[in-house]
Amino acid sequence: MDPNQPISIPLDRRAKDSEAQNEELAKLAKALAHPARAAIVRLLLSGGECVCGGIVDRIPLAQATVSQHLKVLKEAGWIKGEVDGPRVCYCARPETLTRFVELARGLEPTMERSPS
Amino acid sequence: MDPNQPISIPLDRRAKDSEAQNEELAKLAKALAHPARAAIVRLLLSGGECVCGGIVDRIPLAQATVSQHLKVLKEAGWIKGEVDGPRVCYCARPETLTRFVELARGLEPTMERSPS
DNA sequence: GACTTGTATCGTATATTTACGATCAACGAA
DNA sequence: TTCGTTGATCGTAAATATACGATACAAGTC
Repeated sequence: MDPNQPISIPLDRRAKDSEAQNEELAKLAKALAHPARAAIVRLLLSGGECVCGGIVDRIPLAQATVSQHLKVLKEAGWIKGEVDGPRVCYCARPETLTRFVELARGLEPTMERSPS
Repeated sequence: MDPNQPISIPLDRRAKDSEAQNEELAKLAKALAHPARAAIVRLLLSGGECVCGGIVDRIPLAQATVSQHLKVLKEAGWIKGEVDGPRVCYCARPETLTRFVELARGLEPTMERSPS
């Protein structure tokens, strides 16, 4: 961080920041805005299924549909998937959840936060 | 709470709870999943504009579109609006943000939480 | 009453999302 | 090589979201 920054951030700079955060938050929220995708993120964060087929088995949707949801989550940064021979192993990115919670809490200016 | 409940919650009960939480989280996330709506929630939580017209002035969209976004947020429980003479005064519901953060953190089973 | 102001709703065009069957591509096994 | 298995992608139909002008509607003001 630039030490020559003024202590108080200019108002228009703060507005720009808010806009960027609105977009980042909206993007992450959008990816999570489907029960099946929330279920997938929860499943992967819980350390449960990792292999794509296992996920498909637990979500009552067709394989093509689950694959599409996985793609949405991957593009938004919620999960990553690495090829493991003939299978693909997906796992969640916990730092995305951290960021998401941070952005959500940042909606409210005066909410108490634990020092990071 | 029923004191005769077993200490450990049955697995299928936990699955049902997760499903309900996935749906609740997805619904709140969906309402927030647009930069303009995130901006409106941020604006209202910051104690800024409250009157509908003031919100319209700050969002670079047509009045009809902003009104539609307000409706989405109201239906999801993010905001409420009360008629004040000829105007409508909107305000955020901070408890919804609290719930939202709680649901998001609940995606990860082992994340450290401060005792509520 | 007529008129203005502030907001919601209607109608509509366009874009995006959701879901699924079908198909394709990659890989390992026979 | 020829399978079978796994997962992504294609094509497509239906639903939903987004945006806006036009209009309705409600509450003041004249």
